[in-house]
Amino acid sequence: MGAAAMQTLSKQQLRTQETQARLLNAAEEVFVRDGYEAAQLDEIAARAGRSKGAVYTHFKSKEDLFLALFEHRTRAYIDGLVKNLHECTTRIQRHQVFREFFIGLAQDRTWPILTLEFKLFAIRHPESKERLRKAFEMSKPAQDGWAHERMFGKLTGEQKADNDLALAALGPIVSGLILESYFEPQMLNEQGLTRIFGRIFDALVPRNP
Amino acid sequence: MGAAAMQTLSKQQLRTQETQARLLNAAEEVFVRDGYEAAQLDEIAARAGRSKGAVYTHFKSKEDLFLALFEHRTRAYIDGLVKNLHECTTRIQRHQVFREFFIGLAQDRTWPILTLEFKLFAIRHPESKERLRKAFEMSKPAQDGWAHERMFGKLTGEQKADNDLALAALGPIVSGLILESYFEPQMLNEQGLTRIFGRIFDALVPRNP
Amino acid sequence: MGAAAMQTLSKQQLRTQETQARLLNAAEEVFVRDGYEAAQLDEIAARAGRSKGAVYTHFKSKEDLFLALFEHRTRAYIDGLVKNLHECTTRIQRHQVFREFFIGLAQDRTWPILTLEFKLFAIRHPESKERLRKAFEMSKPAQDGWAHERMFGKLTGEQKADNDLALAALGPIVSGLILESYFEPQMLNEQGLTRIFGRIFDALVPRNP
Amino acid sequence: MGAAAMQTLSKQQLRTQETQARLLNAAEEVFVRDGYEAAQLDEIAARAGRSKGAVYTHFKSKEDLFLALFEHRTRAYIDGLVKNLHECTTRIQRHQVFREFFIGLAQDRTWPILTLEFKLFAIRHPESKERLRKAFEMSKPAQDGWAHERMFGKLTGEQKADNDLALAALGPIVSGLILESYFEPQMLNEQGLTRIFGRIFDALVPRNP
DNA sequence: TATGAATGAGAGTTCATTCAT
DNA sequence: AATGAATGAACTCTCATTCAT
Repeated sequence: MGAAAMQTLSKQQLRTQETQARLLNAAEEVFVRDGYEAAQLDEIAARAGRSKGAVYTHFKSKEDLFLALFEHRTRAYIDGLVKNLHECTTRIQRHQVFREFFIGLAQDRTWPILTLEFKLFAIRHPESKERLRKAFEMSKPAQDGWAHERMFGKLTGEQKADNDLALAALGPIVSGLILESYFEPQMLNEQGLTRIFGRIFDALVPRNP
Repeated sequence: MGAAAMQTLSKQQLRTQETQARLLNAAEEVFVRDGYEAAQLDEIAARAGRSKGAVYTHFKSKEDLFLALFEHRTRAYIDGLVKNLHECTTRIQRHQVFREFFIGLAQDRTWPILTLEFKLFAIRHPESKERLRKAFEMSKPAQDGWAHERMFGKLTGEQKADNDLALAALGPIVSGLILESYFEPQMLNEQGLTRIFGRIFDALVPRNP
Repeated sequence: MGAAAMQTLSKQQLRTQETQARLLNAAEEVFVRDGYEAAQLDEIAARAGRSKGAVYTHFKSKEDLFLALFEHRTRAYIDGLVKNLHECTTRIQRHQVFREFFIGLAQDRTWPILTLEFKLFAIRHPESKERLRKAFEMSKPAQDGWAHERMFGKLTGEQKADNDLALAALGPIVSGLILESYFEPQMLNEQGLTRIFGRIFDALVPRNP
Repeated sequence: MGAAAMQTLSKQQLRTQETQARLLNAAEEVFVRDGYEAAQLDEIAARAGRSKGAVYTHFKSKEDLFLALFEHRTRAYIDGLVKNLHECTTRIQRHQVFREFFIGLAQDRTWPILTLEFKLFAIRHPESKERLRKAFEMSKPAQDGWAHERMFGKLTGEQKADNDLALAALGPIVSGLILESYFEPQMLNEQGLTRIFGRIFDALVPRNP
């Protein structure tokens, strides 16, 4: 295949990728704002500068777009965290990076709501639950043996269970609180969230267990 | 008004009340299971043993039914808690009652999901936000000066702010975690929830601040 | 039957009659304002100071109420006209009375619209057409041989046909023009209507044919 | 733009136009037969050989379809009349053309009933009145200064007022009478209508005022 | 790849009518 | 005679999805 062909191909691919990216971004906005059921493909397409039909060129259905969006965002999220963790050299550093990542979620108005939507969707659409669970799998530090041990050291069975429980709880707690901060912005502003997040993290994830 | 008249009046009123109660119960089931948007009036009516039209005899619209349901349930919830609190004689007791109430939420599969739905609804339907907020108002122990002081004692400004923040956070945390327990029942079972709730409560609501 | 019983009976009858009259008046208002289809029994009942169910005590159905209203109003209309005609002693007088009656319709905002509605209803509900036609029958001076001859004298076949045609046309013309006066009040005000009615009457109903 | 492109463009446009035309024709039939309220979108779509949803591709709502229908038909009507008038060379001719147009309405079973429906709709839906009035505007010969003067010559103020009044009355009179001819076909048949229309026209619109 | 007209199942809502009181 | 809760059929309108272009 000549360079010209590659170029041509690349151009198409680039267009394809751009359209996909635009659709995903638009979908994120609309799904977060309106929820899965109330979100309209029409508006997502319009925000992406495409027509309704284009959605179906890239995704099989509304549900597929929703799930693809979640997979995409989860991957991006985890990649960032893992990269940061792997750059650390000591357990303390890793712990600190993780803590900061967690507390930093106080500034994210999108991802926590999206995970809420995804979980609500999952419990209401058992057929799709597997696909969603797979995407969630990778978002669990607890599952990554390497990172886990290097962050928390070797733990006894009971300690590990406690620790896993705590790790499983962190995300849902963030989601619940971010939603509340939308609902009562004056009570739970970003600063309040940050403080609460810190207190909860420190209570659930001890520095050296 | 004679007894006969009362009887007559009551028969109709009883029927009305029974229908309302049936509709609210059915609505609760369906709204929790399917979410506001996906919930179908048809099914709610059928579950209540009534026809779709009966819903409109008692509620102005789907939205009205939803909001009425929330008001109803909130009132019931708060009445229970407040009653228990007022039966206490010491601050320790009150603290304990409150703690148990909170931890007991680990066994409620309905109310925390319902509050999630209500808050999502509220941020997506600003027109209805006021009505919902009013219902939520009463659900905040922090607002009840009498209960507040008798539970936590006199607090300095900063202590009070911290305490209010923590109280505002408790509900949302429960909602997030209950949802997660639906999503990952084997990781977050009732026992796990109970433990987590305990740890969080103790971290956020110190016994004698 | 004693006087007391009569009294009692009368009281009930009076109540019945009053309710009927109230319902008919309310029906007239609402049917004229909204049209048959858009008119709501609910509102008619409310305007009559009764409940929806009361309508069904007095009339078999919405349609029945509508038809009864028409019969009632037609009778009243014709009675008035016929009474005036019978009080006349000369043909000129009768002609004059009839002319004034016709032109006077320019001030009636209700009856002409009602007849429009009834005719639209009739052509769209062939089952009811007969009942409506019967009510209309009596509203035609042309049918009242006595009045006819005493108003127009003896006419030849062709003259009579022409005359009947003209008489059949008068009502519909009024209805069309009154409707127009609702639609364009500044163009066709009461004064304009009066003048037009006069010109049309004089063109169609010659004084001594 | 090449012929091919035009062709391509046209194919879609043609389909669109055909669908619109079919829907308007079907709508006309059904609205005339059943009236605005009783007309069912379902049947209109079926008669047009399209699905219910297609109506909403072309019109915003039932009301929009109704109003669009009126605008469409009014334009067609006026275009025909104006074209004929502009082909005339003398005032007598124009007067004659206008008279024949008017009398010819005796054979139209649709347009006069439609205008009735539209006016009833207009007085009952003030929000839409403006849109309907605009469509009616153009249907008034009186408004077309050029045609007016060339048909009736220069008139004094009073003459003009009288003339305008008469012109405003013609349409409503036709509507009223056509409806009556539906209601009493044996009394007001086409021939009778033609004669009445002639007598009324000659009485209201003198040849040389 | 992208468009958008068309589909059609299905939703919430209305309202004439019924009936126990 | 009158009420009004309940029914249920029918309606308009929405929107994910398809498909010819």
